[in-house]
Amino acid sequence: MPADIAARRLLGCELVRQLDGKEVRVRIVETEAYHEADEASHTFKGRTKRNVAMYMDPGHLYVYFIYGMHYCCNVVCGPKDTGAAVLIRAVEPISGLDEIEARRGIKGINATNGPAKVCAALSIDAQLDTHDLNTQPLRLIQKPPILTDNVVAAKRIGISKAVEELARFYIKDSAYVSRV
DNA sequence: GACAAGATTTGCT
DNA sequence: GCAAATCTTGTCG
Repeated sequence: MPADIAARRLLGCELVRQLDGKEVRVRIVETEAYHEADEASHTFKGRTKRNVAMYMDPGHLYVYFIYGMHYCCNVVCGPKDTGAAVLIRAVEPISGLDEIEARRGIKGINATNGPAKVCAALSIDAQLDTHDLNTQPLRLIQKPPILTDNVVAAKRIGISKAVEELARFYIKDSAYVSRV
Protein backbone atom coordinates (compact mmCIF):
# COMPACT_ATOMS: atom_id res chain seq x y z
CA MET A 1 0.00 0.00 0.00
CA PRO A 2 1.34 3.47 -0.87
CA ALA A 3 2.47 5.46 2.13
CA ASP A 4 -0.02 8.29 1.68
CA ILE A 5 -2.95 5.89 1.47
CA ALA A 6 -1.69 4.00 4.49
CA ALA A 7 -1.35 7.28 6.38
CA ARG A 8 -5.04 8.00 5.78
CA ARG A 9 -6.08 4.49 6.77
CA LEU A 10 -4.14 4.60 10.01
CA LEU A 11 -6.18 7.56 11.21
CA GLY A 12 -8.72 6.27 13.70
CA CYS A 13 -6.86 2.99 14.25
CA GLU A 14 -5.93 2.08 17.80
CA LEU A 15 -2.66 1.22 19.47
CA VAL A 16 -2.77 -1.08 22.51
CA ARG A 17 0.26 -1.01 24.79
CA GLN A 18 0.87 -3.40 27.68
CA LEU A 19 2.70 -1.70 30.55
CA ASP A 20 3.38 -3.46 33.82
CA GLY A 21 0.28 -5.58 33.35
CA LYS A 22 -1.84 -2.53 32.61
CA GLU A 23 -3.35 -1.72 29.25
CA VAL A 24 -3.04 1.68 27.59
CA ARG A 25 -5.19 2.24 24.52
CA VAL A 26 -4.97 5.24 22.19
CA ARG A 27 -6.50 6.35 18.89
CA ILE A 28 -4.27 7.66 16.09
CA VAL A 29 -5.37 11.16 15.05
CA GLU A 30 -2.37 12.44 13.07
CA THR A 31 0.09 10.73 10.72
CA GLU A 32 2.68 11.58 8.09
CA ALA A 33 3.79 9.50 5.10
CA TYR A 34 7.41 8.71 4.19
CA HIS A 35 8.63 6.63 1.28
CA GLU A 36 11.87 5.83 -0.53
CA ALA A 37 11.43 8.52 -3.22
CA ASP A 38 10.87 11.12 -0.51
CA GLU A 39 13.90 13.36 -0.06
CA ALA A 40 13.08 13.83 3.61
CA SER A 41 12.76 10.12 4.31
CA HIS A 42 15.43 8.10 6.08
CA THR A 43 15.17 5.60 3.23
CA PHE A 44 15.78 8.17 0.47
CA LYS A 45 19.43 7.12 0.12
CA GLY A 46 18.71 3.45 0.34
CA ARG A 47 18.93 0.79 3.01
CA THR A 48 21.22 1.44 5.97
CA LYS A 49 21.80 -0.16 9.32
CA ARG A 50 19.44 2.30 10.96
CA ASN A 51 16.37 1.97 8.73
CA VAL A 52 16.20 -1.79 8.23
CA ALA A 53 12.84 -1.79 10.00
CA MET A 54 11.34 0.33 7.22
CA TYR A 55 12.12 -2.42 4.71
CA MET A 56 10.31 -5.10 6.69
CA ASP A 57 6.80 -6.40 6.07
CA PRO A 58 3.82 -4.09 6.69
CA GLY A 59 2.74 -4.01 10.32
CA HIS A 60 6.20 -3.70 11.81
CA LEU A 61 7.39 -0.75 13.88
CA TYR A 62 10.28 1.57 13.00
CA VAL A 63 11.61 3.53 15.98
CA TYR A 64 14.43 6.04 15.69
CA PHE A 65 16.24 8.28 18.14
CA ILE A 66 16.48 11.97 17.26
CA TYR A 67 18.06 15.15 18.69
CA GLY A 68 19.72 13.16 21.44
CA MET A 69 16.55 13.06 23.53
CA HIS A 70 13.52 11.94 21.57
CA TYR A 71 12.12 8.81 19.99
CA CYS A 72 9.67 8.78 17.10
CA CYS A 73 7.76 5.75 15.85
CA ASN A 74 6.55 4.72 12.40
CA VAL A 75 4.25 1.98 11.18
CA VAL A 76 5.75 0.18 8.19
CA CYS A 77 3.17 0.08 5.42
CA GLY A 78 5.21 -1.86 2.88
CA PRO A 79 5.25 -3.60 0.60
CA LYS A 80 8.36 -5.36 1.82
CA ASP A 81 11.70 -3.89 0.65
CA THR A 82 10.17 -0.58 -0.51
CA GLY A 83 11.23 1.47 2.53
CA ALA A 84 7.86 3.12 3.13
CA ALA A 85 6.41 3.94 6.53
CA VAL A 86 3.99 6.25 8.29
CA LEU A 87 5.06 8.45 11.19
CA ILE A 88 2.64 8.59 14.14
CA ARG A 89 2.47 12.29 14.99
CA ALA A 90 -0.33 12.43 17.54
CA VAL A 91 -2.76 10.16 19.40
CA GLU A 92 -5.84 10.54 21.58
CA PRO A 93 -6.00 8.53 24.83
CA ILE A 94 -8.91 6.08 25.08
CA SER A 95 -8.03 4.20 28.24
CA GLY A 96 -5.10 4.03 30.62
CA LEU A 97 -4.98 7.80 30.74
CA ASP A 98 -3.62 7.68 34.27
CA GLU A 99 -0.64 5.66 33.10
CA ILE A 100 0.11 8.13 30.33
CA GLU A 101 -0.18 11.20 32.50
CA ALA A 102 1.94 9.62 35.19
CA ARG A 103 4.58 8.72 32.64
CA ARG A 104 4.57 12.11 30.94
CA GLY A 105 4.23 14.13 34.11
CA ILE A 106 1.66 16.38 32.46
CA LYS A 107 -2.07 16.18 31.76
CA GLY A 108 -4.39 17.04 28.91
CA ILE A 109 -3.79 17.19 25.19
CA ASN A 110 -0.18 18.24 25.64
CA ALA A 111 0.69 14.72 26.81
CA THR A 112 0.29 13.08 23.39
CA ASN A 113 0.09 15.80 20.69
CA GLY A 114 3.53 15.27 19.12
CA PRO A 115 5.65 12.48 17.61
CA ALA A 116 8.12 12.27 20.49
CA LYS A 117 5.34 12.73 23.02
CA VAL A 118 3.51 9.69 21.68
CA CYS A 119 6.58 7.54 22.18
CA ALA A 120 7.17 8.90 25.65
CA ALA A 121 3.55 8.33 26.64
CA LEU A 122 3.61 4.72 25.44
CA SER A 123 7.16 3.96 26.58
CA ILE A 124 8.31 3.25 23.05
CA ASP A 125 12.09 3.18 22.64
CA ALA A 126 14.82 1.52 20.57
CA GLN A 127 13.90 -1.88 22.03
CA LEU A 128 10.68 -1.80 20.04
CA ASP A 129 12.40 -1.05 16.73
CA THR A 130 11.44 -3.79 14.20
CA HIS A 131 8.67 -4.91 16.59
CA ASP A 132 5.74 -6.79 15.01
CA LEU A 133 2.54 -4.85 15.75
CA ASN A 134 0.50 -8.05 15.74
CA THR A 135 2.26 -9.23 18.89
CA GLN A 136 2.65 -8.11 22.52
CA PRO A 137 3.45 -5.77 24.15
CA LEU A 138 2.31 -3.35 21.49
CA ARG A 139 -0.45 -4.07 18.99
CA LEU A 140 -2.16 -2.13 16.21
CA ILE A 141 -5.93 -2.53 15.95
CA GLN A 142 -7.28 -1.87 12.45
CA LYS A 143 -10.45 0.20 12.24
CA PRO A 144 -12.74 1.12 9.36
CA PRO A 145 -11.35 4.08 7.35
CA ILE A 146 -12.36 7.56 8.49
CA LEU A 147 -14.69 9.41 6.17
CA THR A 148 -12.72 11.49 3.67
CA ASP A 149 -14.68 14.54 4.75
CA ASN A 150 -13.19 14.20 8.22
CA VAL A 151 -9.59 13.85 7.05
CA VAL A 152 -7.43 16.89 6.39
CA ALA A 153 -4.29 16.77 4.21
CA ALA A 154 -1.68 19.35 5.16
CA LYS A 155 1.87 20.40 4.43
CA ARG A 156 4.54 18.75 6.51
CA ILE A 157 6.29 20.40 9.43
CA GLY A 158 9.50 19.97 11.37
CA ILE A 159 11.69 18.97 8.43
CA SER A 160 13.91 20.85 5.99
CA LYS A 161 13.31 18.94 2.77
CA ALA A 162 10.21 18.29 0.67
CA VAL A 163 8.23 20.50 3.04
CA GLU A 164 5.65 21.27 0.38
CA GLU A 165 4.54 17.64 0.10
CA LEU A 166 0.96 17.10 1.19
CA ALA A 167 1.94 14.07 3.22
CA ARG A 168 0.59 14.94 6.65
CA PHE A 169 -2.91 13.83 7.54
CA TYR A 170 -5.05 14.40 10.60
CA ILE A 171 -8.59 13.94 11.78
CA LYS A 172 -10.59 17.10 11.37
CA ASP A 173 -11.72 18.68 14.64
CA SER A 174 -9.40 16.55 16.74
CA ALA A 175 -8.03 18.53 19.66
CA TYR A 176 -4.90 16.40 19.76
CA VAL A 177 -3.37 17.41 16.41
CA SER A 178 0.15 18.76 16.92
CA ARG A 179 -0.33 21.84 14.77
CA VAL A 180 -2.74 23.28 12.26
C1' DG B 1 38.57 8.25 13.49
C1' DA B 2 36.20 12.87 13.48
C1' DC B 3 32.31 15.98 12.34
C1' DA B 4 27.88 17.82 11.05
C1' DA B 5 22.94 17.26 10.86
C1' DG B 6 18.56 15.83 12.39
C1' DA B 7 10.82 13.37 10.89
C1' DT B 8 11.47 17.52 18.41
C1' DT B 9 10.30 19.46 22.78
C1' DT B 10 10.79 22.69 26.32
C1' DG B 11 11.88 26.73 28.69
C1' DC B 12 13.36 31.37 28.80
C1' DT B 13 13.63 36.24 26.70
C1' DG C 1 9.85 33.71 19.03
C1' DC C 2 14.37 31.58 19.57
C1' DA C 3 17.90 28.66 21.29
C1' DA C 4 19.46 24.85 24.05
C1' DA C 5 19.59 19.97 25.27
C1' DT C 6 22.06 15.71 23.69
C1' DC C 7 23.52 11.36 20.86
C1' DT C 8 23.20 8.16 16.96
C1' DT C 9 23.94 7.49 12.17
C1' DG C 10 25.98 8.55 7.87
C1' DT C 11 29.63 10.71 5.34
C1' DC C 12 34.17 12.19 4.64
C1' DG C 13 39.29 12.13 5.41
